[in-house]
Amino acid sequence: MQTGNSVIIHSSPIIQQGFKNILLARNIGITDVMVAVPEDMLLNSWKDMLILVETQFMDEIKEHAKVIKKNGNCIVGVETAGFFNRLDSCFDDIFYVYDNLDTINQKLMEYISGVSDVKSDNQLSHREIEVLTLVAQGFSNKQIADQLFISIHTVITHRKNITFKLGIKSIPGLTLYAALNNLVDFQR
Amino acid sequence: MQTGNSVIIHSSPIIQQGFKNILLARNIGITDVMVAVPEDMLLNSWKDMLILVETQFMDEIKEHAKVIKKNGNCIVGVETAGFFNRLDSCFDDIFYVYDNLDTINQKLMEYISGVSDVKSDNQLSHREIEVLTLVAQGFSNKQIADQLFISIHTVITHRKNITFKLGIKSIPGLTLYAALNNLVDFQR
DNA sequence: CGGACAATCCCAATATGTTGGTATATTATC
DNA sequence: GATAATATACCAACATATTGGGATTGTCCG
Repeated sequence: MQTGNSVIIHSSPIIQQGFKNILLARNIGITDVMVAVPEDMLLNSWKDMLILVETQFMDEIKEHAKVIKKNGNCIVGVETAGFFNRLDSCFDDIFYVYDNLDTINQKLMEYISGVSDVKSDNQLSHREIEVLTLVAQGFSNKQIADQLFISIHTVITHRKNITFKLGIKSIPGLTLYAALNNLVDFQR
Repeated sequence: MQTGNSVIIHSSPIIQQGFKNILLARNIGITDVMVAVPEDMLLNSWKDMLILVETQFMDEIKEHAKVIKKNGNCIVGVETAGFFNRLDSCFDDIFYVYDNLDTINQKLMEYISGVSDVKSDNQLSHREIEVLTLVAQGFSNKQIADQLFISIHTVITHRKNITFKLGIKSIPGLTLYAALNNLVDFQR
């Protein structure tokens, strides 16, 4: 599995995607939000990551928490119901799904002040993500060039780099990658 | 496919953003996901919209539900806890935050089949589904022809019919359609 | 029987994407 | 201050997709 700088382990796709949007929208150095399952946490050697874990999985990760934290990771619980007790848990903090935006921002600020510079590995650049997003929406290279105010040659170059970095050559493959990683941004 | 907008009325920003990502990432004609409060529902004259409402707000909108639905809107409840009873509610459907992706996709397909202008009896033939599946997997027309032991012309003809029947012209659009209908693997 | 449809095949013109180069300016990073 | 990464731009050749026609078989069904 690729290394990014944030992981969400949660059984609800809606909450997965919600955190993804919220984390990526803030300029706190998080460029990638992976979705994972509890088992991934035990097998992978993540470093300096923000790991969001549904509180119900606490028992499964409890005994490994120390090792995981030694690798510079920050483990934050995600609680839906609201009556989870943080004190006897292994979490550095708790996000409640019903937290308002101010609370979420404050907690995220605490996270970035506590973690050393996070570096993304072989990830796509911002511009490449933009191009991939538009490719996955079915726009032609010409249309993408017009939307980004760059020449079609630049779009083609970006696409070359994207296919090289991801190892995905086909448009359907890129589309599914974009859908799965929610790189698709329709907000404009 | 019809164009449509969507509104989410929910007190959790995480769930707001989660639905935003999930709705926009699918090619089901939703191009905008607004965030609103219950009062907006009573004041606005929305039409042909997918309105997602946190179930706790049901009482506030109950008496207006009939008028809202007359305007072509579809009101869907969003439930976090999981023990909301749909039968005596004003909702057309319920999204549970812990629904898995298959369930979400299925419910969304029901929504678009209810309001879209694509006729449900305009079904794809068996051969067309085979071709669509291979297209969504990234095979070229030539490769598809070889796999199905038919000429490339036949593949092209099938593709013309598919795009005509579905009203989806782009390969990414067809890919997401195939993913939504479980013709290709959408899981990690 | 005749109509609708599915599945098959063909052609030509045009549009679009891919590949393999090269190249420069700017900005991070060491 | 050097190096790496990013974003930008261009070209030519080739591959593939799209579009807009036309056509033949067989099957199912009223």
